[in-house]
Amino acid sequence: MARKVEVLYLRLLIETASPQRRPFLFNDSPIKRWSYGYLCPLTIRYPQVMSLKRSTVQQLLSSQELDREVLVKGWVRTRRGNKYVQFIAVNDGSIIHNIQVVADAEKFPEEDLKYVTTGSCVAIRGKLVASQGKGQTVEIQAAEITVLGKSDAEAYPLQKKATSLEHLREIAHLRPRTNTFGAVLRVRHALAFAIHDYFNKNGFFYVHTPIITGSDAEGAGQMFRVTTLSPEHPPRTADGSVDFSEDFFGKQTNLTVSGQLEGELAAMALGSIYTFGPTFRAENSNTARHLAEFWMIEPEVAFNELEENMDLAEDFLQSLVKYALEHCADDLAFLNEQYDKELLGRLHFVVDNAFQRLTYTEAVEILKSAKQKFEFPVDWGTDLQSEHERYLVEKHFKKPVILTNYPKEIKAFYMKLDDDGRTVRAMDVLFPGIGEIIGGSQREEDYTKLTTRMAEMHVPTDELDWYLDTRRFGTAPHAGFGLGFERLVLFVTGMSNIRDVIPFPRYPKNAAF
RNA sequence: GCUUCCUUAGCUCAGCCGGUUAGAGCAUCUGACUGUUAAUCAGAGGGUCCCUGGUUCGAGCCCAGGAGGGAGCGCCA
Repeated sequence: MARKVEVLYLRLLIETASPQRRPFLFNDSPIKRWSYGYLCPLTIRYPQVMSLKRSTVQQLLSSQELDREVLVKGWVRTRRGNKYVQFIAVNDGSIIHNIQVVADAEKFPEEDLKYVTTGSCVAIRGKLVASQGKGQTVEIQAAEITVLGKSDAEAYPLQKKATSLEHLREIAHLRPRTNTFGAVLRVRHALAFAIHDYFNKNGFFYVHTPIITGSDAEGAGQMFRVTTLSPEHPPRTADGSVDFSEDFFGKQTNLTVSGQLEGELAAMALGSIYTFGPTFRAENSNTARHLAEFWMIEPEVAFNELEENMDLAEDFLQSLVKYALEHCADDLAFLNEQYDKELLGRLHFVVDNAFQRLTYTEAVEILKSAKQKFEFPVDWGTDLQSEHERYLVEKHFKKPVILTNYPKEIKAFYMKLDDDGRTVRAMDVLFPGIGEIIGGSQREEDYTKLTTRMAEMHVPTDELDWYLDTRRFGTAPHAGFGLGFERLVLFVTGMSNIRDVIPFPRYPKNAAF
């Protein structure tokens, strides 16, 4: 009852106040503490605002239609001016640029404008006009300014000036409001969309492989356990070990480290498939290139052999970079200017030049005869170190490299054995600054050879009998690869830490937000 | 997990060889300015020098332990 009376009183106040005064009465009222259910009917009191459809900043900045009434809503980046004229830069995330709102300060007294501060959220109705000042072509002459959400300028953590990426990581809930993260997140979206677009246009089917897996034989690293058992008092078997038959799935389960094995099953029926989903690795990796939770794209194609797998990887990567260059020009220009002056040049180079293909054995020869001294020696049979990969990509070839035919000992059990019996049909795509962006292979389709490799590498065959069935019934050559999505975003944005290209990074000792 | 560097105002960072009351720019507040572009100009307020202990007449600075963060390496995508 008391609330109802208060609402009626406020309506009366608002309706009898001058038009400029209304929004501020509204914002100062105790009603702001109440639910949106109460806020909505009150905002209907502004018929001009409601009858006007909101335009995005992106739409307004590219508009040719001037001298018309528009409504824009967004967050204030800066406000400046004097007692006669005020300039408010508003950003709504639709584009990296702000729209400049010009307010006649005599119409909007300082007392009313004081809540229009950096970080506050505003709705502005006004006329879209050609700008009188330099720096922008259009601007809005404000007729009405409504503060939708105040922001205490003293407490707001984002400043007009540069804030370090490390500090932004600690306030990851607010960093999308910065130019940098706005740009990164828009590029990230564009790349995700481009991936689906590429596969769809090329006859691939999107397959959803499970996030929770019952097999711990995927062979791609430490896994996170999924359980509903009590951590303090789990049920025990007679010999004292934890009784997982009592667990939710009746067995031990984990978060997936790869969708590949299930992807292969689908490829052996649908022909060309891809997965694009979250992947989890419980490795204690503390680097700028690793996350505990990341997104991976894994295409798998029946009848493809190693050569065709490489063709697909190269065309795929070039198409994605090209898409970003075409669709994210403003964001990439900003990142190029702000962080990495060679970014755009590098992206164009990747699109325009064929990747260098060579075997592991050839790479070892090049590294052995290299004049540069390495911290770790190069030896046939050992895996290449980061410094070796970087030498090949950045110094020797100066272009993306695809390394193939690695020694079988350093690669996974499912990779197809070469005729010499020493190497497998693996391929790693190495990118400048990133290292391994893609890892893949032609798969071993021969049942006997596959089970022999599994025995040698102590991979339990009974747990993977479903996987082996593809080799038992109508087996076929097939190949695929995994692309780390964040590593792609890292490359395209020119950021240097993978924690800065995912909204809420997960890494050892950190699961905030 | 290993190596190494860092932690000083809300933010970015100075702070000499261990020596008086710890500084600057931005932000905030007050004032000035009729078209600004990270506006500008003048003034004011703002500090657990990451924490704990030690050395010293005296510690932001030296030593030990801890916490948080960065970079490099390993594992990988």
